[in-house]
Amino acid sequence: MTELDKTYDPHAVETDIYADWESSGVFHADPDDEGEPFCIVIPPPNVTGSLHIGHALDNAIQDAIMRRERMLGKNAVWVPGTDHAGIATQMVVEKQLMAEGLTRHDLGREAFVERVWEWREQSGGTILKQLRKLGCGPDWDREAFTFDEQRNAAVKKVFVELYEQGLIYRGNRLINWDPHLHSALSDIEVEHEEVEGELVSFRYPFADDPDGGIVVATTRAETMLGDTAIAVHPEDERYTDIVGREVRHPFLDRTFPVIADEYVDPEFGSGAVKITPAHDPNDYAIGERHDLPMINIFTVDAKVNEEGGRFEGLDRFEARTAVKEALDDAGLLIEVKKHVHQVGHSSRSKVPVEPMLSDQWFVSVRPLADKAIEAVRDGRIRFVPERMAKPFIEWLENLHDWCISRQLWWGHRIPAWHHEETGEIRVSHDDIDEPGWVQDPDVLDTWFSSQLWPFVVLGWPEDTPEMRTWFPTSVLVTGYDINTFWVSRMAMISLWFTGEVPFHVVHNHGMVRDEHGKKMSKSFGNVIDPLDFIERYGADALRFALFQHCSPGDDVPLAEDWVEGARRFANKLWNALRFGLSNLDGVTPGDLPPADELALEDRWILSRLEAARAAADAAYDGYHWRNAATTLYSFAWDELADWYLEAAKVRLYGDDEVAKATVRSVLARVLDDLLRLLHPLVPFVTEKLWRSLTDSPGGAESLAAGEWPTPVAERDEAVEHQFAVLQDVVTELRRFRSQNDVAPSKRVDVTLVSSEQELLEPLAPLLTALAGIGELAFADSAVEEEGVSKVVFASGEAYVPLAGLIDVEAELARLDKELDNARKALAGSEGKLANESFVERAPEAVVQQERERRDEWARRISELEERSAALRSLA
RNA sequence: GGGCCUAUAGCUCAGCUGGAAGAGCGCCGCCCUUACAAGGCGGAGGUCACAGGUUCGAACCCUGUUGGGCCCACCA
Repeated sequence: MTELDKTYDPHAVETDIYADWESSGVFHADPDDEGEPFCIVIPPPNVTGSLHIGHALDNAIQDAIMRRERMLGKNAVWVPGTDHAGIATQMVVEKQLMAEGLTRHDLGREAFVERVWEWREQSGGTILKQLRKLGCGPDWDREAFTFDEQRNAAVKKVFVELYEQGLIYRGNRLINWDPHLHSALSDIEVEHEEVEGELVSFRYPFADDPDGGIVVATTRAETMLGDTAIAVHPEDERYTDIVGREVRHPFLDRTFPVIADEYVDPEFGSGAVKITPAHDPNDYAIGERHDLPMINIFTVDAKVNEEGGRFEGLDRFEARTAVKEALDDAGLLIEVKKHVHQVGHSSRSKVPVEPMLSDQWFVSVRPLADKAIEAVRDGRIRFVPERMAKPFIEWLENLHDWCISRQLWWGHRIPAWHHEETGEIRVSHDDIDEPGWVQDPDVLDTWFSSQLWPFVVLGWPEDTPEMRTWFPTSVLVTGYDINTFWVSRMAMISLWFTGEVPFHVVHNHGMVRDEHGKKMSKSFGNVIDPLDFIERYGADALRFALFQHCSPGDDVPLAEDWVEGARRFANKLWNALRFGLSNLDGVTPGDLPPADELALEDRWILSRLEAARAAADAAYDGYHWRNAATTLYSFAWDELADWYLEAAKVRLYGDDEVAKATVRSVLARVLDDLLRLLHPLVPFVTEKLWRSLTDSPGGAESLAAGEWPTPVAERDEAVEHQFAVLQDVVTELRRFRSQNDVAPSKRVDVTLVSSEQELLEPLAPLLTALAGIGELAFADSAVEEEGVSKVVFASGEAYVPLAGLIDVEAELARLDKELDNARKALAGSEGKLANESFVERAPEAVVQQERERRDEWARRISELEERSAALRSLA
């Protein structure tokens, strides 16, 4: 038997335990292993990133699921890997260059990409090492990268085939332009933020009547440089005569028509809208309907280009001011007023996005999205919690075509070649090395490659044993925030290419926030660094604190105090096992003794164990981490440690060898099962303790490779009720002691009168030990004597003689003093209430409070007097 | 503008299909009792947001109001 220190020290065990797991191969699985297949693929973190608290939660959950599934005997694999994270990684390296006073253009494309690879070599894999600190055990032999050779080939294949199927096309369409990154973005990379802007009204003069004209309003005055029409509602009577007339652009040499379109809201502003088809999604739609010219007025920096006449060269915000001034000078400006509206910002660079016409690559999403919708509707993909399915489906229903090309350098190069002269396009899996053909410079949206993740990590497009065994995967664990970015795309592309859902279950968790539900942010100073917490409290403590507050779909608040509390729990377990080990006398977990040898407390703890086991199983099955954690916490602490271990001491410290053997087997069994049940949540401490517990010939080597507990006994309601009676008596007697300041070391003589006498009598040794009883007697009726206190409990009463228990003189003195104070307070309160001016002038609430205070003191005084009288009768 | 979630102790939250208000932390008191003082025992503290309704009975179901939070969206 291993000697355990008095306190659990995570540092002393975590590293060694993890090394054992890894070298034992418990994390590794092969397709032809025994057991029902079970598979999770990790949401690949950014290869150059480091572990933040959100990763910790996401991966702790996956690890817990994996550990339990392995213990259940499944052939379970967890595939790890990392993402090249296109924009994010490129931005990091560009920032490094900036510090050297360089831009990526100074290096050139090839050298820049080389530089990113260097950075990847240097920092890559850090995050996976950090996952080990957390106790996570994916199958390290299967590590994948979204940008490795095998994954590249799959990406090309998917692109080429979608192109051949007509589902990828190149088009000149309105896209979201990031003027900082100089790249297109997809719709979901745009975040809408409310900003206080302005609504500028001005007049467009008629071409044939410069003094007349039509008033329009805009939040972006500079876009008037790209206006090619004015639109009004067709049924707006104010404008029926004007539709069809031409207006003249005040600063540019062109005229354009007033058109009628249903889109216009006659109630808003003047009821007339300026139309800028190249820089606004609505206007673009109108432009298409009316075949309007689409004039792009910006450069890639969002500066006014040559279409802007004298405003050329100004950036969009300078141009906004300049245009307003010019309108004012021309006498066309009507008014400028404040206006709160939503403005799209790049989720990457945070600058306002510029809608622009641009040649880009798009995925036609409709046919793919329909398959994904169907799969969620018919339950082939199930969300936990279910409520996540509805917004998911609605999002897919309204999905627009996906712009997948990015004007970046770090990522999968688009496998398309343009002919320099003819402009012809060829898409090909193999490089085209012919004169006149150059490869498209763009790379793919990072989600284009990560959408393939669940099957490319299993070897797709090859027909591998891994694909046949583990695909579709079992469950995807991820925050709800990337359901649209990633989960939706995996569902679509997997159904399209493999004909299967990528995973049967999507388990969404929430975001980790601070203890008040606030988002963690550096500027707010409430960021929790998981590695720092692991260092200070241990990995189990961090994991357990997260699990204690985690339920499907809900955000997870986390506070340092709670991690400290979880650490104490680990320590409590540690000490419970220490107690067990020092009393088991070599007994290891095995079969239970015959039922007739079991004491009430044995049957009680076994029944409670079964309750906890069933509840934990249900919680685990439903990914209800909080329930699993609190159920097991409460079983371990409130029932096992506080009651059973205390009760067990009676027999363990006695000299009945049969009874000792019985309690030892029960204790070993309960501790063993508890450690198993807790192992998915707190793997290190349970592994360490379990090895000590089973440290005997024939004992298994690792809890991680152990079996999941099955029922050892049935729930027994009668036994639980009987034990509850005992607990009730003990608790009442303890309360009596506490209220009378009877020292724990002092034995009290007790006479019980109870309807449950038959039950309680055989429990006398237990009662005596747990409640600190000296002489225990039973009586049929109330014991009415002087100086005897009555204690009431559910099934009866107890009578406790006070003589000898309490230092009567000292207690009386104390009571007198307290009485004195109370009487003074009561007098003060009564005096106040007798004061008419107080009662009349003070607010009613204050007077009421004073009355309550008076009544409270009166109650207290009568209590003290009663008690004082009882004591005096003793003296 | 649409949708979702939420309102229970000082804080963070449990309360499953309606059947006598719970936990952890914090607070107060007593104890170093031989697993654990990082502990034990006891205690205080809630008109379950508000207003109606259904019911023998409502924290829970229905309606409305108000307060928080989140997501989606092309109203100039």
